[in-house]
Amino acid sequence: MPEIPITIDQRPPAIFLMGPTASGKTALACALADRFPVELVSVDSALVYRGLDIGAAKPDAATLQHYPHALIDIRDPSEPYSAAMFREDALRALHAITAQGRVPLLVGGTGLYFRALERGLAPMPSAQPEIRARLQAEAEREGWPALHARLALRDPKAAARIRPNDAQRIQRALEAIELTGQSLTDLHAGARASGRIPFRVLKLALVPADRAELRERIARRFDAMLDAGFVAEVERLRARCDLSPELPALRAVGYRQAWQYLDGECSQAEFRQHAIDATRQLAKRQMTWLRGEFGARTFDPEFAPGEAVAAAVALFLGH
RNA sequence: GGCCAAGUAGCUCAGUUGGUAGAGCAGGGGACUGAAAAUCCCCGUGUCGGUGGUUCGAUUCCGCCCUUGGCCA
Repeated sequence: MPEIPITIDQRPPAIFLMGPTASGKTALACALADRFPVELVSVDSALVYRGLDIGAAKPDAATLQHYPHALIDIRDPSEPYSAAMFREDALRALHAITAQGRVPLLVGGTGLYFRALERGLAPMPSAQPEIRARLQAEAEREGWPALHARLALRDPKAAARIRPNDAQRIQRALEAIELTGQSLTDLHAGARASGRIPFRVLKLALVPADRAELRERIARRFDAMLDAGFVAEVERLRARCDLSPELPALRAVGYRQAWQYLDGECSQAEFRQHAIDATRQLAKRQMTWLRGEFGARTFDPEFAPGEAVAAAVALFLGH
């Protein structure tokens, strides 16, 4: 009698809940936490920062009390954070949750973080502020296209992929070459050594079919942020004097515009409009990630997807 | 009421010495390996306020009208 080839996936379960800003991820995650043995993990490059609360739409204190989220408020706004750090932090959180017999529910909208977690990252040196500062100064003299040309000599493949004005990527590529003596292309080819995520993953996404509705929500939510004291929050950050608008934390949507407004660069009305525009643009980029590669099962937040999502989760967990 | 200026893309404006027009922003699409809420790439037809005239041809020149600012009454 032939053996029936049953492959049992022994990896522990994990759930991704992705979606653009203002799509209702947090509320849905909390509702799932009421019904399933899940623990929440934030996948959001802005929520890691302490003091970015109102403007980042961070769940409020009461919500976090009832529904603890890992990876929120783990950095000071003056400190750097990165996809690689996220991956390490997230894996640690995932294993801890699994060890307790619970299921991690990763909620957020940062596409790169989801990808880094799921597929791993090539082994690469971390950022080196001195090198970046020097490259930045060179770019100010010669322009980024000149540095791009320099990159083309060392790593033609990377230069072909990276555009001559893409300051951030040119800087990173030159930095990596300088630190390792190897090209970015070779470093990437060295396999995603950190490997794929050792979990079986259910991928869910909240994707609004009608963008007009999302825009409405974004505008309404921003006005609510203003009422809740968003500007005062940014004034508190400015009062610290050790923070500058170039820091990643303060380039976050809303914070950058508020900083400019408080510098007197625009009126209150312009600030509001710029912040709303920037949020919509963010939502658009987030949706590009979701359409592009994640292969998630998508739900339209317009149609109260709570039950459908819960059903998918129940099936996945065998409840 | 008189004089002046302006009416061009959703918005702010450029421009055409007469051959039906292009930037920034907004918007749409895309890329994405230690900053990612970042960074970057692609996408521009609109009765050129209306109407008459001059002209082979008017958004451009001229007349009148409308609208909006400003100044003078």
